Amino acid sequence: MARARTTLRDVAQKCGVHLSTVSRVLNRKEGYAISEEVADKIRKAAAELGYKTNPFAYSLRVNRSFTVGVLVPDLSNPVFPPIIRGIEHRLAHSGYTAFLGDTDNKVEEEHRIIERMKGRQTDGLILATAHRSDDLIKTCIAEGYHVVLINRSVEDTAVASVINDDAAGIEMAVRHLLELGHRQIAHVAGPQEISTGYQRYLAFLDVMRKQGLEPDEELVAFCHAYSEDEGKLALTRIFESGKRFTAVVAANDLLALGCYDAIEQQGLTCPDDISVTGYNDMPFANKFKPPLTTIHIPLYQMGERAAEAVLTMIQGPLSQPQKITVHPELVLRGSTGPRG
Amino acid sequence: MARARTTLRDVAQKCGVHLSTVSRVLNRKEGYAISEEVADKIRKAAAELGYKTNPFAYSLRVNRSFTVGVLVPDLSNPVFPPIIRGIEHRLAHSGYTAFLGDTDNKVEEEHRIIERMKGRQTDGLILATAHRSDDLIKTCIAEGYHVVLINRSVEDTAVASVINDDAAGIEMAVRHLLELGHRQIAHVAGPQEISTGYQRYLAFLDVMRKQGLEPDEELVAFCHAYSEDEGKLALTRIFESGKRFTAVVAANDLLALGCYDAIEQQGLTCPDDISVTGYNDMPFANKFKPPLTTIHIPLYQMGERAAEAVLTMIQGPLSQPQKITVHPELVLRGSTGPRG
DNA sequence: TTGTAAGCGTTATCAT
DNA sequence: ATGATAACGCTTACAA
Repeated sequence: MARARTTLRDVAQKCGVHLSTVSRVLNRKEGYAISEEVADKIRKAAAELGYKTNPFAYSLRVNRSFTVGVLVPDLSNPVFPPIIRGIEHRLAHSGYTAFLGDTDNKVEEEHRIIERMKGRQTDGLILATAHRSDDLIKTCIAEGYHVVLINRSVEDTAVASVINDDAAGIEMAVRHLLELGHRQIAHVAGPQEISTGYQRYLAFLDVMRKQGLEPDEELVAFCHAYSEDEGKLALTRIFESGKRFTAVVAANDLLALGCYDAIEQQGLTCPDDISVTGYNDMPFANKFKPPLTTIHIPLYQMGERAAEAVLTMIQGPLSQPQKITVHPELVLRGSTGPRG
Repeated sequence: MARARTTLRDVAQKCGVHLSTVSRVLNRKEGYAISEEVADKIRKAAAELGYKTNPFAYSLRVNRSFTVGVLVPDLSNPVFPPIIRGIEHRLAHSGYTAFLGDTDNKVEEEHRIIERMKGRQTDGLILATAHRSDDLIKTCIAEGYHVVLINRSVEDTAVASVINDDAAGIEMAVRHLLELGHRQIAHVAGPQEISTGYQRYLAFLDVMRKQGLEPDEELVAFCHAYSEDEGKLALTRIFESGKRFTAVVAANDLLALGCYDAIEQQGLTCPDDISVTGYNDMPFANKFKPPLTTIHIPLYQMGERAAEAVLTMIQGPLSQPQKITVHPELVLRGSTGPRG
């Protein structure tokens, strides 16, 4: 650090013009009149001296940071890297950069990091950490921050979001299992205070009922987090209920992975004894044994669209918050098979 | 955005003092004399008004951004999230924030992102993207940037780094295999223009020779990237050479995963027919089938130490660049077994 | 113990 | 078509 950057003054001096002229040339604002002659000279000098606009001075002046804060609950969950890359790719395209924050699934950390982002004056916020009822987000919006939710959404707050159609996804999973002949289907549900956990649970009940299969309470277990451990624990509880079942719909891939463990621990095998479906089609989902049948959602593109959304909010005057819903797809792999 | 922040002037006004007094109080510089009375008043007012120092003005003034750039070659590789979290945790502790950049394993992107970081005036750079011979890094250092390498190192350039002892790690892996009775051991080597790939390859040859086992050229295959596909391709080449072997030392976990595929494709099984070792003990390494025997390295702590290193470089006058080496450990799991 | 003022590098509003 | 100048919000000598 501490290299002396060339400033507008430096290039102005070299060209024998005033620095404001240089600023005008380099910014190429509409409707400005500048002689091509001097403009060329200035551009050449700027290039020679390696002029780069000082981001602090610029931001101070225009009151924008050209950054956005991105919060994820757990960077180690493989769903997030593709999302983050999509976000960054789109942001970079517009000269924006992301500040990344990992909340470690802790509300307390969420607050801390949001405070940090606000302190950094990020122009917008992309949050993958939403809870169904989320005062933190409500506050941010009330304060006028531009926020876009990704993957998860909140209830009773008007906020931009890009999510997938959870109901459609779960319906595909359940129908697939039904077609394979399964009738006793268990559900390892996600945290109910998170929209995905709740919506997928609702959808599960709904599809089952539409098929005339009243879902059995004992065949549903709720997890407190989207982690393998929780998935294993949950399915183990179902096993211990003694209730028979031949397939499990897990609310996400990590949970499904935990189900693998529970099944193995019972001395059973997947899919011969129990079929399992996941959700998200996270990287490596195809690498486990067995490769996971799951619901694919376009993570990277969701990231791009979230970035797109936050950028338009930053630029334009905020109208109605955009709600973008992408469509999930069933991807058939090795963890589901005909009822044994 | 665009919320009118309270400035030093606002709180000065409220207290009937000059804004410079407020600045002094809030910064608590050593050896400043300020009456406790007015100091209290100021602190209370600042809290009430929710004063936060404007980062642009501050950075402009002190010529520091309190950010560091972090570059990874591929965020989707599970080794990086823990490293990144370690970095961020340590940085946040000192009021610093990271700008993350994913180079997608492309040199071209590396340049672009480094330029962006420089443009953002990051106070330092933590790079997980180093090549053994890396002009980009050489240039950064020549320009006076504070750079710390993580995981990989460069040759013939004095640069701070936190890496693991590759030779020791590979030695553990090979010895473990030898103890299991293996003699024909293959090596799926990493990219040789990357320090880890090269060092691990060298170490492999070295340990084998120390055991009096001249390594067979046909039992070594080189990969062009650390990816599953490359691992699969490489081991397939070895299979096709027709040379017999009963174990593979892969240069990292992703490569090892590819080896699983190749083994399966041959109609063989791991570890019954072929034992496999990985390197890094990335998240999920224990979740594959079979769980991967690999070399554990303390990713999170390495991240913390890299952050620590860059912070001391930023603060103090740069003396000799720190070289930190952490120690790897063998973790025994299901992918290795006695020679069949 | 506190106030004054210069300056960090920009952009934008005046003039000229 | 270009130059001068005031801000943006802050830190920090230097005065008082």
